[in-house]
Amino acid sequence: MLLPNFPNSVAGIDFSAASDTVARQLIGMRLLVHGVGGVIVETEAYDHEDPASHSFSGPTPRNAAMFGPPARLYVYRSYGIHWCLNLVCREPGHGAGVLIRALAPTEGLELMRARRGLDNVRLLCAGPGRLGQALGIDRSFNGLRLDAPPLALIAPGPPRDFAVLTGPRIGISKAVDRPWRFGLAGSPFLSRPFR
DNA sequence: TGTATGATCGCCT
DNA sequence: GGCGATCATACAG
Repeated sequence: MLLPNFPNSVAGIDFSAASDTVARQLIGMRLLVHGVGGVIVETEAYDHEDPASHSFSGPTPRNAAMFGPPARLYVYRSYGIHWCLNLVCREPGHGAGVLIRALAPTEGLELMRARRGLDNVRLLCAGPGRLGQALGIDRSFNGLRLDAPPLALIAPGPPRDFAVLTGPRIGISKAVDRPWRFGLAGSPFLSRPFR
């Protein structure tokens, strides 16, 4: 293509940018794993200077992918049970990422229903743990590139005339007032409403 | 409609 | 030994 294609850019998003910038830009993009997924409707930004972030206290074996190259996955186990999916931002060594919190399911509905053991489409991917289960995410996805199979990030065709909501992040106890949660206005597939 | 609790893993104190 | 970037279920009101 004629437009410049930076190594850190996928589907027009520059993942070397700040995580809150990337988190906002990801709303409305389509995310697929092995062709299964949907439109991103909710994200949260995290950064190494952010007490709520896994990267705040420096690299550990678990969070190593957050300190790796951008535009890759950081997958972690939440509460010993759920697999949660992040997209790494900034330059290697920085420790920033975007948690994908909810999708509007569009592709592979039957497979996601089977994985979730659930018929209710509204709840298939409404939350980071639910989304991970619906997409079949596990530890083996940690560090994978976002721009190559089995992953795909696809920009919506213009016009992008939807509104993006902002609010405090969910489920954290530190830096609770940082408005780093982003959501697609009016979407019924959010993990929780914005106030 | 809200509040409590169990499941269960990795890291920190 | 405690505490999460969670969720499903069980109860009370």
